[in-house]
Amino acid sequence: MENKKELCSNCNIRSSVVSVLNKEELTVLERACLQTEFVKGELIFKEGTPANQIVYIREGFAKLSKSGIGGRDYILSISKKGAYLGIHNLNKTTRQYNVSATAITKCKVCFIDIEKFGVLVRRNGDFAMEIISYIFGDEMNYFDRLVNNVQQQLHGRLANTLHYFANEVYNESSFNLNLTKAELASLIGTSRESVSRLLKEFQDAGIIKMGKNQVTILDDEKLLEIKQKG
Amino acid sequence: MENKKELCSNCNIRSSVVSVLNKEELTVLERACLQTEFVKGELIFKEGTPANQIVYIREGFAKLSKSGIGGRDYILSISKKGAYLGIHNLNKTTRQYNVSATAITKCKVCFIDIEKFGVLVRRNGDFAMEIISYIFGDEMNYFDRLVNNVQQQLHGRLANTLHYFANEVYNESSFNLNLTKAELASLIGTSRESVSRLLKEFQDAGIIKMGKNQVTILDDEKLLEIKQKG
DNA sequence: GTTAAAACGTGATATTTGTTACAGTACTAA
DNA sequence: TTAGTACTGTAACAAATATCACGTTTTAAC
Repeated sequence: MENKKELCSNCNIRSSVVSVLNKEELTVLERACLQTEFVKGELIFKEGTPANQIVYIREGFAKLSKSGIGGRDYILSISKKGAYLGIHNLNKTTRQYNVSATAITKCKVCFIDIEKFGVLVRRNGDFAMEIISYIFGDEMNYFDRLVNNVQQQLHGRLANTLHYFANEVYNESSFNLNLTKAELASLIGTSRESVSRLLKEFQDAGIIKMGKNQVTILDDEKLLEIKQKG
Repeated sequence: MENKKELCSNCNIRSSVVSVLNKEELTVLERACLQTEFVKGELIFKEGTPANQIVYIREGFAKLSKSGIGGRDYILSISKKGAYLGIHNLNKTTRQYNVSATAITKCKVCFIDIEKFGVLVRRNGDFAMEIISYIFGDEMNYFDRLVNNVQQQLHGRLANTLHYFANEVYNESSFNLNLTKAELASLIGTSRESVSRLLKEFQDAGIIKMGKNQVTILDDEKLLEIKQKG
Protein backbone atom coordinates (compact mmCIF):
# COMPACT_ATOMS: atom_id res chain seq x y z
CA MET A 1 0.00 0.00 0.00
CA GLU A 2 1.24 3.40 -0.89
CA ASN A 3 -0.32 6.83 -0.69
CA LYS A 4 -0.09 9.72 -3.05
CA LYS A 5 -2.16 12.77 -3.74
CA GLU A 6 -3.54 13.72 -7.06
CA LEU A 7 -6.25 16.32 -7.60
CA CYS A 8 -9.69 15.04 -8.52
CA SER A 9 -10.07 17.97 -10.87
CA ASN A 10 -7.02 16.81 -12.79
CA CYS A 11 -7.88 13.16 -12.53
CA ASN A 12 -8.38 11.76 -15.99
CA ILE A 13 -9.89 8.56 -14.70
CA ARG A 14 -12.54 10.19 -12.64
CA SER A 15 -16.07 8.97 -12.73
CA SER A 16 -18.77 10.36 -15.00
CA VAL A 17 -20.89 10.54 -11.88
CA VAL A 18 -18.98 13.60 -10.68
CA SER A 19 -19.33 15.37 -14.02
CA VAL A 20 -22.23 17.39 -12.65
CA LEU A 21 -20.15 18.84 -9.80
CA ASN A 22 -18.92 22.39 -10.16
CA LYS A 23 -15.36 23.46 -9.36
CA GLU A 24 -16.07 24.27 -5.78
CA GLU A 25 -17.82 20.98 -5.18
CA LEU A 26 -15.00 19.12 -6.85
CA THR A 27 -12.63 20.78 -4.42
CA VAL A 28 -14.75 19.57 -1.53
CA LEU A 29 -14.53 16.07 -2.97
CA GLU A 30 -10.78 16.38 -3.38
CA ARG A 31 -10.34 17.27 0.26
CA ALA A 32 -12.47 14.30 1.29
CA CYS A 33 -10.44 11.90 -0.79
CA LEU A 34 -7.43 9.74 -0.05
CA GLN A 35 -5.70 7.64 -2.69
CA THR A 36 -4.16 4.23 -2.15
CA GLU A 37 -2.86 1.28 -4.10
CA PHE A 38 -3.38 -2.40 -3.43
CA VAL A 39 -1.54 -5.34 -4.92
CA LYS A 40 -3.19 -8.54 -6.07
CA GLY A 41 -4.58 -10.51 -3.17
CA GLU A 42 -4.74 -7.65 -0.69
CA LEU A 43 -7.90 -7.08 1.28
CA ILE A 44 -9.35 -3.63 0.62
CA PHE A 45 -11.98 -3.84 3.32
CA LYS A 46 -13.67 -6.54 5.27
CA GLU A 47 -17.35 -7.35 5.62
CA GLY A 48 -18.72 -6.07 8.90
CA THR A 49 -16.04 -3.47 9.62
CA PRO A 50 -16.88 0.21 10.10
CA ALA A 51 -17.43 2.03 6.84
CA ASN A 52 -16.75 5.72 7.07
CA GLN A 53 -15.51 5.93 3.53
CA ILE A 54 -16.88 5.19 0.14
CA VAL A 55 -14.30 3.29 -1.86
CA TYR A 56 -13.97 4.35 -5.46
CA ILE A 57 -12.09 2.06 -7.81
CA ARG A 58 -9.91 4.12 -10.13
CA GLU A 59 -8.12 1.23 -11.74
CA GLY A 60 -7.95 -2.56 -11.53
CA PHE A 61 -10.33 -5.29 -10.47
CA ALA A 62 -11.60 -6.41 -7.10
CA LYS A 63 -13.80 -9.24 -6.02
CA LEU A 64 -16.71 -8.64 -3.65
CA SER A 65 -17.43 -11.54 -1.37
CA LYS A 66 -19.50 -12.56 1.58
CA SER A 67 -18.38 -15.23 3.98
CA GLY A 68 -20.82 -18.05 4.42
CA ILE A 69 -21.02 -21.01 6.72
CA GLY A 70 -17.99 -23.17 7.40
CA GLY A 71 -15.41 -20.72 6.06
CA ARG A 72 -17.03 -21.12 2.67
CA ASP A 73 -17.51 -17.80 0.99
CA TYR A 74 -19.54 -16.59 -1.88
CA ILE A 75 -18.28 -14.13 -4.49
CA LEU A 76 -20.96 -11.67 -5.54
CA SER A 77 -19.28 -9.89 -8.37
CA ILE A 78 -16.13 -8.42 -9.79
CA SER A 79 -15.88 -4.66 -9.46
CA LYS A 80 -13.85 -2.61 -11.84
CA LYS A 81 -12.84 0.94 -12.62
CA GLY A 82 -15.66 3.33 -11.85
CA ALA A 83 -17.28 1.35 -9.04
CA TYR A 84 -18.32 2.96 -5.77
CA LEU A 85 -18.20 0.47 -2.92
CA GLY A 86 -19.89 0.95 0.43
CA ILE A 87 -22.25 3.51 -1.02
CA HIS A 88 -25.20 1.79 0.65
CA ASN A 89 -24.04 3.39 3.91
CA LEU A 90 -24.67 6.92 2.68
CA ASN A 91 -27.64 7.70 4.85
CA LYS A 92 -27.13 5.13 7.58
CA THR A 93 -26.46 5.75 11.23
CA THR A 94 -24.45 2.56 11.78
CA ARG A 95 -22.16 2.17 8.86
CA GLN A 96 -20.48 -1.06 7.98
CA TYR A 97 -19.38 -2.79 4.82
CA ASN A 98 -21.82 -5.51 3.84
CA VAL A 99 -19.26 -7.40 1.77
CA SER A 100 -15.50 -7.85 1.69
CA ALA A 101 -13.48 -6.42 -1.18
CA THR A 102 -10.21 -7.98 -2.29
CA ALA A 103 -7.92 -6.82 -5.07
CA ILE A 104 -7.59 -9.50 -7.76
CA THR A 105 -5.23 -7.32 -9.79
CA LYS A 106 -3.24 -4.28 -8.80
CA CYS A 107 -5.80 -1.65 -7.81
CA LYS A 108 -5.79 2.09 -7.44
CA VAL A 109 -8.57 3.24 -5.18
CA CYS A 110 -9.83 6.44 -3.57
CA PHE A 111 -11.23 6.45 -0.07
CA ILE A 112 -13.84 9.19 0.10
CA ASP A 113 -15.18 10.48 3.40
CA ILE A 114 -18.79 9.39 3.41
CA GLU A 115 -20.11 12.33 5.44
CA LYS A 116 -18.68 14.83 3.01
CA PHE A 117 -19.90 12.81 0.09
CA GLY A 118 -23.36 12.88 1.66
CA VAL A 119 -23.25 16.65 1.97
CA LEU A 120 -22.63 16.93 -1.75
CA VAL A 121 -25.56 14.63 -2.48
CA ARG A 122 -27.92 16.74 -0.39
CA ARG A 123 -26.63 19.98 -1.77
CA ASN A 124 -26.71 19.09 -5.45
CA GLY A 125 -29.83 17.31 -6.66
CA ASP A 126 -28.29 16.57 -10.03
CA PHE A 127 -25.41 14.86 -8.31
CA ALA A 128 -27.92 12.88 -6.27
CA MET A 129 -29.65 11.86 -9.46
CA GLU A 130 -26.34 10.73 -10.92
CA ILE A 131 -25.76 8.62 -7.84
CA ILE A 132 -29.20 7.09 -8.18
CA SER A 133 -28.50 6.33 -11.82
CA TYR A 134 -25.20 4.79 -10.89
CA ILE A 135 -26.80 2.61 -8.26
CA PHE A 136 -29.33 1.25 -10.69
CA GLY A 137 -26.90 0.96 -13.56
CA ASP A 138 -23.92 -0.55 -11.91
CA GLU A 139 -25.11 -2.16 -8.74
CA MET A 140 -28.14 -3.72 -10.30
CA ASN A 141 -25.99 -5.32 -12.93
CA TYR A 142 -25.43 -8.23 -10.65
CA PHE A 143 -29.10 -8.45 -10.07
CA ASP A 144 -29.82 -10.14 -13.35
CA ARG A 145 -26.86 -12.40 -12.83
CA LEU A 146 -28.16 -13.49 -9.46
CA VAL A 147 -31.64 -14.15 -10.78
CA ASN A 148 -30.17 -16.16 -13.59
CA ASN A 149 -28.07 -18.11 -11.16
CA VAL A 150 -31.02 -19.03 -9.02
CA GLN A 151 -33.18 -20.44 -11.74
CA GLN A 152 -30.60 -22.16 -13.86
CA GLN A 153 -28.61 -25.32 -13.96
CA LEU A 154 -24.84 -25.29 -13.74
CA HIS A 155 -24.28 -25.08 -17.49
CA GLY A 156 -26.41 -21.98 -17.68
CA ARG A 157 -24.74 -20.44 -14.68
CA LEU A 158 -21.25 -20.98 -16.01
CA ALA A 159 -22.18 -19.64 -19.44
CA ASN A 160 -23.81 -16.71 -17.74
CA THR A 161 -20.72 -15.98 -15.71
CA LEU A 162 -18.32 -16.27 -18.62
CA HIS A 163 -20.55 -13.97 -20.61
CA TYR A 164 -20.57 -11.56 -17.69
CA PHE A 165 -16.77 -11.54 -17.61
CA ALA A 166 -16.42 -10.99 -21.33
CA ASN A 167 -19.10 -8.34 -21.65
CA GLU A 168 -19.47 -6.58 -18.34
CA VAL A 169 -16.13 -6.91 -16.62
CA TYR A 170 -13.22 -7.23 -19.00
CA ASN A 171 -14.94 -6.19 -22.21
CA GLU A 172 -12.83 -8.60 -24.22
CA SER A 173 -13.67 -12.01 -25.60
CA SER A 174 -10.29 -13.16 -24.33
CA PHE A 175 -9.50 -12.33 -20.76
CA ASN A 176 -7.51 -13.38 -17.74
CA LEU A 177 -9.73 -14.93 -15.12
CA ASN A 178 -7.75 -13.52 -12.19
CA LEU A 179 -9.54 -16.14 -10.12
CA THR A 180 -8.75 -19.69 -9.14
CA LYS A 181 -11.15 -22.44 -10.11
CA ALA A 182 -12.27 -22.58 -6.50
CA GLU A 183 -13.08 -18.88 -6.58
CA LEU A 184 -14.90 -19.24 -9.86
CA ALA A 185 -16.88 -22.02 -8.21
CA SER A 186 -17.84 -19.79 -5.32
CA LEU A 187 -18.97 -17.15 -7.80
CA ILE A 188 -21.25 -19.63 -9.53
CA GLY A 189 -22.30 -21.34 -6.36
CA THR A 190 -20.92 -24.80 -6.97
CA SER A 191 -17.86 -26.92 -6.27
CA ARG A 192 -14.39 -26.62 -7.69
CA GLU A 193 -14.66 -30.05 -9.24
CA SER A 194 -17.85 -29.25 -11.10
CA VAL A 195 -16.25 -26.13 -12.52
CA SER A 196 -13.33 -28.15 -13.77
CA ARG A 197 -15.56 -30.65 -15.46
CA LEU A 198 -17.80 -28.05 -17.02
CA LEU A 199 -14.96 -25.96 -18.36
CA LYS A 200 -13.59 -29.06 -19.97
CA GLU A 201 -16.97 -29.80 -21.50
CA PHE A 202 -17.12 -26.26 -22.87
CA GLN A 203 -13.65 -26.68 -24.34
CA ASP A 204 -14.50 -30.02 -25.91
CA ALA A 205 -17.57 -28.43 -27.43
CA GLY A 206 -15.38 -25.73 -28.92
CA ILE A 207 -17.12 -22.96 -27.04
CA ILE A 208 -14.07 -21.69 -25.21
CA LYS A 209 -10.33 -22.12 -25.20
CA MET A 210 -8.35 -22.15 -21.98
CA GLY A 211 -4.70 -21.57 -21.31
CA LYS A 212 -3.14 -20.85 -17.95
CA ASN A 213 -5.73 -18.62 -16.43
CA GLN A 214 -6.73 -17.13 -19.75
CA VAL A 215 -10.17 -17.75 -21.17
CA THR A 216 -11.02 -17.15 -24.81
CA ILE A 217 -14.57 -17.30 -26.00
CA LEU A 218 -14.66 -18.96 -29.39
CA ASP A 219 -18.36 -19.48 -29.96
CA ASP A 220 -20.31 -16.61 -28.45
CA GLU A 221 -23.55 -17.73 -30.11
CA LYS A 222 -23.47 -21.07 -28.41
CA LEU A 223 -22.48 -19.55 -25.09
CA LEU A 224 -25.48 -17.27 -25.23
CA GLU A 225 -27.72 -20.14 -26.16
CA ILE A 226 -26.58 -22.11 -23.12
CA LYS A 227 -26.86 -19.03 -20.95
CA GLN A 228 -30.47 -18.66 -21.97
CA LYS A 229 -31.64 -22.22 -22.21
CA GLY A 230 -30.01 -23.14 -18.93
CA MET B 1 -60.02 -1.39 -11.09
CA GLU B 2 -61.54 1.75 -9.73
CA ASN B 3 -60.20 5.28 -9.47
CA LYS B 4 -60.63 7.83 -6.72
CA LYS B 5 -58.81 10.89 -5.63
CA GLU B 6 -57.47 11.49 -2.18
CA LEU B 7 -54.94 14.19 -1.31
CA CYS B 8 -51.40 13.05 -0.59
CA SER B 9 -51.22 15.66 2.13
CA ASN B 10 -54.15 14.02 3.89
CA CYS B 11 -53.03 10.51 3.12
CA ASN B 12 -52.41 8.70 6.36
CA ILE B 13 -50.66 5.83 4.65
CA ARG B 14 -48.15 7.92 2.84
CA SER B 15 -44.54 6.94 2.76
CA SER B 16 -41.92 8.20 5.20
CA VAL B 17 -39.84 8.95 2.13
CA VAL B 18 -41.98 11.99 1.35
CA SER B 19 -41.73 13.31 4.90
CA VAL B 20 -38.99 15.69 3.81
CA LEU B 21 -41.19 17.37 1.20
CA ASN B 22 -42.68 20.74 2.04
CA LYS B 23 -46.30 21.66 1.39
CA GLU B 24 -45.69 23.00 -2.05
CA GLU B 25 -43.70 19.95 -3.08
CA LEU B 26 -46.39 17.69 -1.68
CA THR B 27 -48.89 19.49 -3.85
CA VAL B 28 -46.71 18.85 -6.89
CA LEU B 29 -46.67 15.17 -5.95
CA GLU B 30 -50.42 15.17 -5.49
CA ARG B 31 -50.96 16.49 -8.98
CA ALA B 32 -48.64 13.84 -10.40
CA CYS B 33 -50.46 11.03 -8.65
CA LEU B 34 -53.33 8.79 -9.67
CA GLN B 35 -54.88 6.23 -7.34
CA THR B 36 -56.16 2.81 -8.32
CA GLU B 37 -57.21 -0.47 -6.79
CA PHE B 38 -56.42 -3.99 -7.95
CA VAL B 39 -58.04 -7.22 -6.87
CA LYS B 40 -56.13 -10.41 -6.16
CA GLY B 41 -54.63 -11.85 -9.30
CA GLU B 42 -54.72 -8.68 -11.37
CA LEU B 43 -51.64 -7.60 -13.27
CA ILE B 44 -50.43 -4.19 -12.15
CA PHE B 45 -47.83 -3.83 -14.87
CA LYS B 46 -45.97 -6.12 -17.17
CA GLU B 47 -42.25 -6.59 -17.65
CA GLY B 48 -41.03 -4.79 -20.72
CA THR B 49 -43.89 -2.32 -21.07
CA PRO B 50 -43.32 1.45 -21.04
CA ALA B 51 -42.86 2.83 -17.57
CA ASN B 52 -43.82 6.47 -17.30
CA GLN B 53 -45.03 6.11 -13.76
CA ILE B 54 -43.58 5.01 -10.50
CA VAL B 55 -46.00 2.68 -8.78
CA TYR B 56 -46.37 3.21 -5.06
CA ILE B 57 -48.03 0.49 -3.05
CA ARG B 58 -50.34 2.05 -0.47
CA GLU B 59 -51.87 -1.14 0.75
CA GLY B 60 -51.75 -4.87 0.03
CA PHE B 61 -49.20 -7.25 -1.39
CA ALA B 62 -47.90 -7.82 -4.89
CA LYS B 63 -45.49 -10.30 -6.37
CA LEU B 64 -42.69 -9.17 -8.63
CA SER B 65 -41.76 -11.66 -11.29
CA LYS B 66 -39.65 -12.11 -14.37
CA SER B 67 -40.57 -14.54 -17.08
CA GLY B 68 -37.87 -17.02 -17.88
CA ILE B 69 -37.39 -19.68 -20.52
CA GLY B 70 -40.27 -21.91 -21.54
CA GLY B 71 -43.02 -19.87 -19.92
CA ARG B 72 -41.42 -20.61 -16.60
CA ASP B 73 -41.22 -17.53 -14.46
CA TYR B 74 -39.24 -16.56 -11.45
CA ILE B 75 -40.68 -14.58 -8.54
CA LEU B 76 -38.18 -12.10 -7.18
CA SER B 77 -39.95 -10.85 -4.13
CA ILE B 78 -43.19 -9.82 -2.52
CA SER B 79 -43.72 -6.09 -2.33
CA LYS B 80 -45.87 -4.52 0.32
CA LYS B 81 -47.14 -1.20 1.57
CA GLY B 82 -44.52 1.48 1.12
CA ALA B 83 -42.80 0.01 -1.93
CA TYR B 84 -41.92 2.12 -4.97
CA LEU B 85 -41.89 0.04 -8.12
CA GLY B 86 -40.25 1.08 -11.36
CA ILE B 87 -38.07 3.59 -9.60
CA HIS B 88 -35.02 2.33 -11.48
CA ASN B 89 -36.33 4.26 -14.49
CA LEU B 90 -35.95 7.62 -12.80
CA ASN B 91 -33.04 8.89 -14.83
CA LYS B 92 -33.40 6.69 -17.88
CA THR B 93 -34.17 7.77 -21.41
CA THR B 94 -35.96 4.55 -22.40
CA ARG B 95 -38.18 3.59 -19.56
CA GLN B 96 -39.62 0.17 -19.12
CA TYR B 97 -40.55 -2.05 -16.24
CA ASN B 98 -37.91 -4.70 -15.64
CA VAL B 99 -40.30 -7.03 -13.81
CA SER B 100 -44.02 -7.75 -13.80
CA ALA B 101 -46.09 -6.88 -10.75
CA THR B 102 -49.23 -8.82 -9.87
CA ALA B 103 -51.55 -8.23 -6.92
CA ILE B 104 -51.64 -11.25 -4.64
CA THR B 105 -54.14 -9.56 -2.32
CA LYS B 106 -56.35 -6.57 -2.88
CA CYS B 107 -54.01 -3.65 -3.52
CA LYS B 108 -54.32 0.11 -3.38
CA VAL B 109 -51.66 1.76 -5.47
CA CYS B 110 -50.66 5.22 -6.64
CA PHE B 111 -49.30 5.82 -10.11
CA ILE B 112 -46.90 8.75 -9.92
CA ASP B 113 -45.69 10.56 -13.01
CA ILE B 114 -42.01 9.75 -13.18
CA GLU B 115 -40.93 13.03 -14.78
CA LYS B 116 -42.50 15.07 -12.03
CA PHE B 117 -41.10 12.75 -9.41
CA GLY B 118 -37.68 13.28 -10.97
CA VAL B 119 -38.04 17.03 -10.77
CA LEU B 120 -38.65 16.77 -7.05
CA VAL B 121 -35.56 14.59 -6.64
CA ARG B 122 -33.36 17.10 -8.41
CA ARG B 123 -34.87 20.03 -6.60
CA ASN B 124 -34.69 18.65 -3.09
CA GLY B 125 -31.45 16.92 -2.11
CA ASP B 126 -32.91 15.66 1.13
CA PHE B 127 -35.67 14.00 -0.82
CA ALA B 128 -33.05 12.49 -3.10
CA MET B 129 -31.23 11.16 -0.07
CA GLU B 130 -34.45 9.61 1.21
CA ILE B 131 -34.89 7.91 -2.12
CA ILE B 132 -31.36 6.58 -1.98
CA SER B 133 -31.99 5.30 1.53
CA TYR B 134 -35.16 3.69 0.38
CA ILE B 135 -33.44 1.98 -2.50
CA PHE B 136 -30.80 0.48 -0.28
CA GLY B 137 -33.20 -0.35 2.51
CA ASP B 138 -36.10 -1.79 0.70
CA GLU B 139 -35.02 -2.71 -2.77
CA MET B 140 -31.80 -4.32 -1.74
CA ASN B 141 -33.63 -6.51 0.69
CA TYR B 142 -34.07 -9.06 -2.02
CA PHE B 143 -30.42 -8.93 -2.68
CA ASP B 144 -29.49 -10.96 0.36
CA ARG B 145 -32.27 -13.38 -0.41
CA LEU B 146 -30.97 -13.91 -3.91
CA VAL B 147 -27.42 -14.44 -2.74
CA ASN B 148 -28.66 -16.92 -0.22
CA ASN B 149 -30.65 -18.71 -2.88
CA VAL B 150 -27.65 -19.12 -5.11
CA GLN B 151 -25.33 -20.64 -2.58
CA GLN B 152 -27.69 -22.83 -0.66
CA GLN B 153 -29.42 -26.13 -0.95
CA LEU B 154 -33.17 -26.34 -1.09
CA HIS B 155 -33.64 -26.71 2.67
CA GLY B 156 -31.75 -23.50 3.26
CA ARG B 157 -33.62 -21.70 0.51
CA LEU B 158 -37.01 -22.68 1.82
CA ALA B 159 -36.09 -21.76 5.38
CA ASN B 160 -34.73 -18.49 4.07
CA THR B 161 -37.93 -17.75 2.23
CA LEU B 162 -40.22 -18.62 5.12
CA HIS B 163 -38.11 -16.44 7.35
CA TYR B 164 -38.34 -13.67 4.80
CA PHE B 165 -42.13 -13.92 4.78
CA ALA B 166 -42.42 -13.91 8.56
CA ASN B 167 -39.94 -11.13 9.18
CA GLU B 168 -39.81 -8.92 6.13
CA VAL B 169 -43.15 -9.26 4.44
CA TYR B 170 -45.97 -10.14 6.79
CA ASN B 171 -44.26 -9.41 10.09
CA GLU B 172 -46.13 -12.24 11.78
CA SER B 173 -44.98 -15.72 12.66
CA SER B 174 -48.30 -16.94 11.31
CA PHE B 175 -49.25 -15.69 7.89
CA ASN B 176 -51.23 -16.45 4.79
CA LEU B 177 -48.98 -17.45 1.94
CA ASN B 178 -51.14 -15.82 -0.74
CA LEU B 179 -49.21 -17.98 -3.17
CA THR B 180 -49.77 -21.41 -4.63
CA LYS B 181 -47.15 -24.09 -4.09
CA ALA B 182 -46.10 -23.63 -7.68
CA GLU B 183 -45.55 -19.93 -7.09
CA LEU B 184 -43.65 -20.61 -3.91
CA ALA B 185 -41.51 -22.97 -5.95
CA SER B 186 -40.77 -20.30 -8.52
CA LEU B 187 -39.79 -17.96 -5.71
CA ILE B 188 -37.31 -20.47 -4.38
CA GLY B 189 -36.20 -21.64 -7.77
CA THR B 190 -37.31 -25.24 -7.61
CA SER B 191 -40.22 -27.46 -8.57
CA ARG B 192 -43.66 -27.62 -7.04
CA GLU B 193 -43.08 -31.22 -5.99
CA SER B 194 -39.92 -30.42 -4.11
CA VAL B 195 -41.68 -27.67 -2.23
CA SER B 196 -44.37 -30.14 -1.23
CA ARG B 197 -41.82 -32.61 0.02
CA LEU B 198 -39.85 -30.05 1.93
CA LEU B 199 -42.84 -28.42 3.57
CA LYS B 200 -43.92 -31.82 4.75
CA GLU B 201 -40.43 -32.47 6.11
CA PHE B 202 -40.53 -29.17 7.95
CA GLN B 203 -43.90 -30.05 9.38
CA ASP B 204 -42.77 -33.50 10.46
CA ALA B 205 -39.79 -31.90 12.17
CA GLY B 206 -42.14 -29.60 14.06
CA ILE B 207 -40.67 -26.47 12.55
CA ILE B 208 -43.85 -25.20 10.94
CA LYS B 209 -47.54 -25.91 10.92
CA MET B 210 -49.61 -25.65 7.78
CA GLY B 211 -53.32 -25.27 7.25
CA LYS B 212 -55.01 -24.19 4.07
CA ASN B 213 -52.64 -21.59 2.81
CA GLN B 214 -51.67 -20.50 6.30
CA VAL B 215 -48.14 -21.05 7.55
CA THR B 216 -47.25 -20.89 11.23
CA ILE B 217 -43.66 -20.93 12.31
CA LEU B 218 -43.37 -23.03 15.45
CA ASP B 219 -39.60 -23.31 15.88
CA ASP B 220 -37.93 -20.12 14.75
CA GLU B 221 -34.58 -21.21 16.18
CA LYS B 222 -34.45 -24.28 14.04
CA LEU B 223 -35.65 -22.40 10.98
CA LEU B 224 -32.82 -19.93 11.37
CA GLU B 225 -30.35 -22.73 11.86
CA ILE B 226 -31.43 -24.35 8.61
CA LYS B 227 -31.43 -20.99 6.87
CA GLN B 228 -27.84 -20.50 7.87
CA LYS B 229 -26.42 -23.98 7.62
CA GLY B 230 -28.08 -24.51 4.27
C1' DG C 1 17.04 -24.73 -7.18
C1' DT C 2 14.52 -27.04 -3.53
C1' DT C 3 10.59 -27.69 -1.02
C1' DA C 4 6.18 -26.99 0.92
C1' DA C 5 1.79 -25.40 -0.05
C1' DA C 6 -1.77 -24.37 -3.05
C1' DA C 7 -4.23 -25.33 -7.09
C1' DC C 8 -5.91 -28.59 -10.35
C1' DG C 9 -7.98 -32.90 -12.95
C1' DT C 10 -10.53 -36.93 -12.72
C1' DG C 11 -12.88 -41.21 -11.48
C1' DA C 12 -16.11 -43.53 -8.27
C1' DT C 13 -19.81 -42.96 -5.38
C1' DA C 14 -23.51 -40.78 -2.67
C1' DT C 15 -27.06 -37.13 -2.40
C1' DT C 16 -30.00 -34.07 -3.95
C1' DT C 17 -33.30 -32.58 -6.94
C1' DG C 18 -36.05 -32.72 -11.18
C1' DT C 19 -39.39 -35.35 -13.92
C1' DT C 20 -43.09 -38.16 -14.88
C1' DA C 21 -47.31 -40.06 -13.74
C1' DC C 22 -51.46 -40.36 -11.51
C1' DA C 23 -55.00 -39.81 -8.11
C1' DG C 24 -57.24 -36.87 -4.86
C1' DT C 25 -58.97 -32.24 -3.43
C1' DA C 26 -60.56 -27.57 -3.80
C1' DC C 27 -62.20 -23.90 -6.22
C1' DT C 28 -65.15 -21.57 -10.06
C1' DA C 29 -68.66 -20.72 -13.19
C1' DA C 30 -72.82 -21.99 -15.23
C1' DT D 1 -75.44 -29.07 -7.98
C1' DT D 2 -72.33 -30.17 -11.42
C1' DA D 3 -68.77 -30.12 -14.53
C1' DG D 4 -64.51 -28.45 -15.44
C1' DT D 5 -60.20 -26.54 -14.19
C1' DA D 6 -56.58 -25.55 -11.34
C1' DC D 7 -54.09 -26.98 -7.39
C1' DT D 8 -52.01 -30.53 -4.45
C1' DG D 9 -49.58 -34.91 -2.54
C1' DT D 10 -46.84 -38.72 -3.37
C1' DA D 11 -44.24 -42.43 -5.28
C1' DA D 12 -40.84 -44.25 -8.62
C1' DC D 13 -37.33 -43.13 -11.47
C1' DA D 14 -33.82 -40.29 -13.93
C1' DA D 15 -30.65 -36.70 -14.05
C1' DA D 16 -27.63 -33.40 -12.07
C1' DT D 17 -24.38 -32.30 -8.79
C1' DA D 18 -21.72 -32.81 -4.46
C1' DT D 19 -18.39 -35.31 -2.06
C1' DC D 20 -14.48 -38.15 -1.47
C1' DA D 21 -10.11 -39.77 -2.68
C1' DC D 22 -5.94 -39.45 -4.86
C1' DG D 23 -2.32 -38.27 -7.99
C1' DT D 24 -0.35 -34.42 -10.68
C1' DT D 25 0.95 -29.77 -11.65
C1' DT D 26 1.84 -25.14 -10.54
C1' DT D 27 3.12 -21.47 -7.52
C1' DA D 28 5.47 -19.19 -3.85
C1' DA D 29 8.96 -19.00 -0.23
C1' DC D 30 13.31 -19.73 1.27
